[in-house]
Amino acid sequence: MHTRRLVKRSILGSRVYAPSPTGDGAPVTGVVQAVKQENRDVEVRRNVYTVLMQDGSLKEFTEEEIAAAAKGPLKSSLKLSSSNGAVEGQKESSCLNPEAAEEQRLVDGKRLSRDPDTRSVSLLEQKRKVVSSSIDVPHTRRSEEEVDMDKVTAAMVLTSLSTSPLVRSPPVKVSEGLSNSWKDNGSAVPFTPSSNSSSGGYWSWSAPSDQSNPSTPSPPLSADSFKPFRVPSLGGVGSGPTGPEDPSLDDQDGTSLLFDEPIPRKRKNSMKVMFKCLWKNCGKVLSTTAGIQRHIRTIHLGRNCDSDCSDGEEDFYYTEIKLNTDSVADGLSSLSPASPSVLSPPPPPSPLPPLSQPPDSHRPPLPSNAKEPHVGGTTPLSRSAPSALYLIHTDHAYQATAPVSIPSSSSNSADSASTSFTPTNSFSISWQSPPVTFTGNTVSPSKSQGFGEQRSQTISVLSSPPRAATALSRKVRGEGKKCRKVYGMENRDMWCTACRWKKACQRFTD
DNA sequence: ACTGCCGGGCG
DNA sequence: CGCCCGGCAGT
Repeated sequence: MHTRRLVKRSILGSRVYAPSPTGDGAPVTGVVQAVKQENRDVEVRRNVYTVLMQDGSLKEFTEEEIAAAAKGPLKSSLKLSSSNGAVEGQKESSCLNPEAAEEQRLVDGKRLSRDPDTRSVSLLEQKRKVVSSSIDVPHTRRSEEEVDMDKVTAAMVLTSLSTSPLVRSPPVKVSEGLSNSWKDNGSAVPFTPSSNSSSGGYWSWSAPSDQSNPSTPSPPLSADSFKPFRVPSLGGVGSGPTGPEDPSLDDQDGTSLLFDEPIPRKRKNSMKVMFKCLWKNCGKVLSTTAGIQRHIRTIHLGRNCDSDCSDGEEDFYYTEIKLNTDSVADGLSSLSPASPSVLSPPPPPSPLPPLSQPPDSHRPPLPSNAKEPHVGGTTPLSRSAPSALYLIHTDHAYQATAPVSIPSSSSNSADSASTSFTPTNSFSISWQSPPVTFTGNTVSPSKSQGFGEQRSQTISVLSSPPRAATALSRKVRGEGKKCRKVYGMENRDMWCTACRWKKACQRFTD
């Protein structure tokens, strides 16, 4: 069952051990960048791997070297490579890729030692990690650590709350990173800087480097923030609407974000990434970074040179937004300058950039040019909310700007509760936040403060509205008889093909 | 629990 | 593109 997906991935990008450059015996890790085959010898055909070392240097190693390095000191503290479960030629992969190696070993272990007591504890433990993270396996094993959903929620909340770059940049969603293979672009940061100081199972993100688009922010945070939505139904039914004390909110350890819980695959609702100018009173939305940068550079910064003389300042003035294509795909470009300004933080009269700045920001003072389109002196903020669902997502983690979701002005039938939402309502997670909830101003990751309303705001802000989006897009369930019902499971071959494929029935359409 | 079917993987 | 399935969501 699992083999299908694990096999056949390239070794490229895998993390391997390599002999220490200094030769002192302590292996170092690196990421395979290229593989060459030295074929000259007919018998011995060996691969040469170009490995990007931790210090940034590129080195070439033969299989033997890598294999040798893989043994020894680090043997017990296997690091799992998250990206590629490369099992190409079993032999080399077993020494090149720790994960594959481990799997291999497990298989071997299973095969060899059927007698129960030969298997070491560590092996079991390792197996647990591998199993839970990369293989579809019934979850029976996790019983003792079966975290209840409250904890999950709490952890999610914590994840969401800490928008500090430290936490954000390498998302700790290990399991998902494994099963899905979207590439985390932690490009040069192979190790999570802070999250894990304990020894043993230590997840590392191997940078896929070339393939990944460096400018795309890693999706998991926003995507995973969907998760809390499934939770409230648990406690929500029985208890009253108010739950001032919420046990789940006593934060556990902030580091317990690594459950083995495989994150359920999220349905990607049709989100399109656009880039929005944050310059006050300008809501220009373009579909490419280059475009938005050029726009900002020329229009707002008043620079005329082409893109290569950019000092990157434009980055501060636009943000990435993910928008629901099926509802707003078009008409975006024609957004009036007024409505998008709702999305931006209320810009102070000063020409400061809309996004909050980290205190240590080294940005030069803005050129106080007069080029800025001086749109009407009065505030346009009081306009009605835009009729679209946005999920704002900044491009820069250090800006610590929480994503903002702005609900459409209660136009959807899906949620009638929108108007009755009160932010003081402790923990009723609802993405139906007050029309403008921008918590982007210096969201500090300080744990000490008692969150109150701010938390609920942040939560609601961080959560994106998959429900409403899907509620709109998802076809209402067909009511009439369907092939399955009519013919039954035993006559599956009589079903219409669509039914057989688990698609919308074509025979008994409604 | 059952069921329709979307999204996506695989060949 | 046909086939299949995981998993979400409505009942």
